Amino acid sequence: MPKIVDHDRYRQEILTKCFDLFAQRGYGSLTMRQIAKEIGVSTGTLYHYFSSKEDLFVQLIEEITEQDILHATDLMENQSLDTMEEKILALGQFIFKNEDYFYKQTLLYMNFFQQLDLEQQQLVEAVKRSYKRYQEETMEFLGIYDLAIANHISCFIDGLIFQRAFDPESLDIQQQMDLLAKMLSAYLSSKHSDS
Amino acid sequence: MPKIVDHDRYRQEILTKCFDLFAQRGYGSLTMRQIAKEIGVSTGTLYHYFSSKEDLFVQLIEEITEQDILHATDLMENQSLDTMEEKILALGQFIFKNEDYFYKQTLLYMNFFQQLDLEQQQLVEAVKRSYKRYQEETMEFLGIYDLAIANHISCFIDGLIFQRAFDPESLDIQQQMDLLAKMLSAYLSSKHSDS
Amino acid sequence: MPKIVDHDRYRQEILTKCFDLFAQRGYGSLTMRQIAKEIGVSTGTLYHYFSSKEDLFVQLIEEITEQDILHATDLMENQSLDTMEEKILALGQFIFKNEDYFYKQTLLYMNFFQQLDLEQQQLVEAVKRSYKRYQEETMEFLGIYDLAIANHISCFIDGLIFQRAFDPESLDIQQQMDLLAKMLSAYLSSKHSDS
Amino acid sequence: MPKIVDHDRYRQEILTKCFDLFAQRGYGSLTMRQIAKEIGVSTGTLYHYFSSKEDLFVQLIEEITEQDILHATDLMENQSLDTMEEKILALGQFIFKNEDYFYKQTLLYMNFFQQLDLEQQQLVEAVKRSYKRYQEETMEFLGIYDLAIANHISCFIDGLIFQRAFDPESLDIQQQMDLLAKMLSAYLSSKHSDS
DNA sequence: TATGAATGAGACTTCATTCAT
DNA sequence: GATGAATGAAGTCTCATTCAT
Repeated sequence: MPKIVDHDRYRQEILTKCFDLFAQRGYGSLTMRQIAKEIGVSTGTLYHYFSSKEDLFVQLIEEITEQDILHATDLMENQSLDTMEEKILALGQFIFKNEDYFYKQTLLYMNFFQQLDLEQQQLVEAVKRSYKRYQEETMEFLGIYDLAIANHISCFIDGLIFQRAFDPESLDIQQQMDLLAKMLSAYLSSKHSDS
Repeated sequence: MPKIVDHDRYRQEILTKCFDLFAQRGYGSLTMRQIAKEIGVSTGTLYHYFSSKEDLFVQLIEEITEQDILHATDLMENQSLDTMEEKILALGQFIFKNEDYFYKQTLLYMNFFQQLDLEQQQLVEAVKRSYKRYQEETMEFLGIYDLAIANHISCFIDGLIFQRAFDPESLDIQQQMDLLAKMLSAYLSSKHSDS
Repeated sequence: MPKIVDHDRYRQEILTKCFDLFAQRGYGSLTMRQIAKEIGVSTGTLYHYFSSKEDLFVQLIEEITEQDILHATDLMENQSLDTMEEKILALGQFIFKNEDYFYKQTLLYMNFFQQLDLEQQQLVEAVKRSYKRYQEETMEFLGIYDLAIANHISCFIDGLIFQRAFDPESLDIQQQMDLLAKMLSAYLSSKHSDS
Repeated sequence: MPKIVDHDRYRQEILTKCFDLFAQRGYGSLTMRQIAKEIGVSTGTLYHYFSSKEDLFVQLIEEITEQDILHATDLMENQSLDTMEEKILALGQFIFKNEDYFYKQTLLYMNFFQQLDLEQQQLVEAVKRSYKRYQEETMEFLGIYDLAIANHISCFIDGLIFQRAFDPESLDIQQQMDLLAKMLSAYLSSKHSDS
């Protein structure tokens, strides 16, 4: 009888452990030996589960992309919030809580787009779809259906996460979300009074 | 004085040519041979001007950081614009024109922050200062002196640039800047009428 | 007695299946995994029957060497042929029929002699004995007892098999054996008339 | 100014030094590190001159093939021999002198034909042409133009070389060539008296 | 017995870097 | 200054082999 191992489960475990490593060092600078050492397996084992370093990275991106869709649906739904301002603040809190994850994810995605040779057009599409889906979920949560405004908010949130690279302490996410809420409210009500 | 001028000029030329390469492949994945080949010199020459790959990269970051300060001052000043909305649109156009450069710069900075081993604390500070300076210039140009709002706008702009990675065509920079202008106006006037 | 029979039978079965593989890829280029896959067992099973790759190879050589002696006796005896020429033609047909086997055997032997590290002096002797035995059987079959002529014929036959590597179609074995028969006859009768 | 090196000359030197190594250990069992160590260079240098282990091997085969054509023409011509028997004995001496080279070459060629993956169809053709050329030269030297007989002699010579693997001492090349000469003479004169 | 997951030494190959020219 | 041949450490990946099941 063979050694009993839940192949797929272990594969995912390895991927989970790789997430931080790739985010911290970057695809090109992270070596398979480093990965093996950090997650406590042999390089042979790594290659038992993944056919190459690229494959490992691509599967990691796939995993993230898939999980993100769950994230978006799960984490925002079970809240009873009335006004849009409250909702935006809640969104801010969500981002704040997952700031580290979002930042690392951002790094991984940039790495992914940087590697031209990967030529994973299919996965590129999946990532984009995931991004779009995220945006939609956010908009639905906020009750905003104007595409330009949706894009605006997305951009802002991406920028928020991205700034962590430069100076994690210089920015108060909560305050910024509060500001966004007020700007949006002012804009929407001004727009309303136009008509 | 020795003929440092030529040496230094050539050094800068090499750095300029490296900019795209590092942005496209990433620090870890780009090799000295690739650089040499693309630039059209020998690896020996590369090492004549830079003591190591890391040094080359660090000098590139320094160069960018320094030039950025010039960019910010140069490109936005010589315009006579009255309203804040006009100014924001002008800013949008500036970003739009330099979109590719900003995107690559963003990639380089992310790469830089990813490489822990570099331990270039001094340069990290310089980069941060440059970023702050950029922000200040922008705010002065727009005539906005509220730090929270300044940060808000910065975030949004970073997000704008960053989104290019995911889908260059999905976003209309001009439209987004127009929206920002309106939101800001609405917010500021609403705030004003409060008092 | 324990059930050694089955174990041994299976061992031989594996060896038989390995024959082609080693001949086609060569000792150094053939991997245990490839063997396992082609044979349809696990690598574990391979190691259950053979202590190492070298052991497997050595046992294969042993097997071949042993079987060859049988071959030689079996296949040539049950024929009632009168003249030497007829016999040589029959020998030609025998070679022709087993051409593929002989060629692969040749490859394996060369591989075996190439691997100095094996240090299987005992087996080397066995192989040589087998070769000698082969030669003797052939000579007896042909009714030739002059050692130089025996060697001559052996050489020629080896060359015949060996040439398959270069160009399987360029050589007509039957024709060549016919020629050998005639040359031998002419030589022997001329020698006879000398005395 | 670059380090002055005759690239092609050095490449050939390396190939020459590799000849024995590949013959002794076989393609699959010989490692690049072993090669580097034995010929006294670094692995890096090896890869400076050859793009891969396969490339190195293939170039070695090419080299041998090319040189062989020279061998054949050079080494047999400058002799004034009258009878065919004398010529055959001279051929025997030539083989005897170069026995070691011929044997190693044989091993290399067998290795080459064993590696299916190499898929060097073009080179396979070159090797075959070289072999044919060899045969032709020999026949011209001997003054024999009957194809069957030519093939016969080639086979015999190949067998002669090949037997070295089994037992270098059991065979007297000179004696064998003497025998061949006599058999041929007897055959040819008997054939002549037929008509 | 039989399996195949796990191992880590070592294979092939590439890299940043040096240095003779 | 400029070159690119040379280096050997280190990268990716494979291998024979082991061992829990």
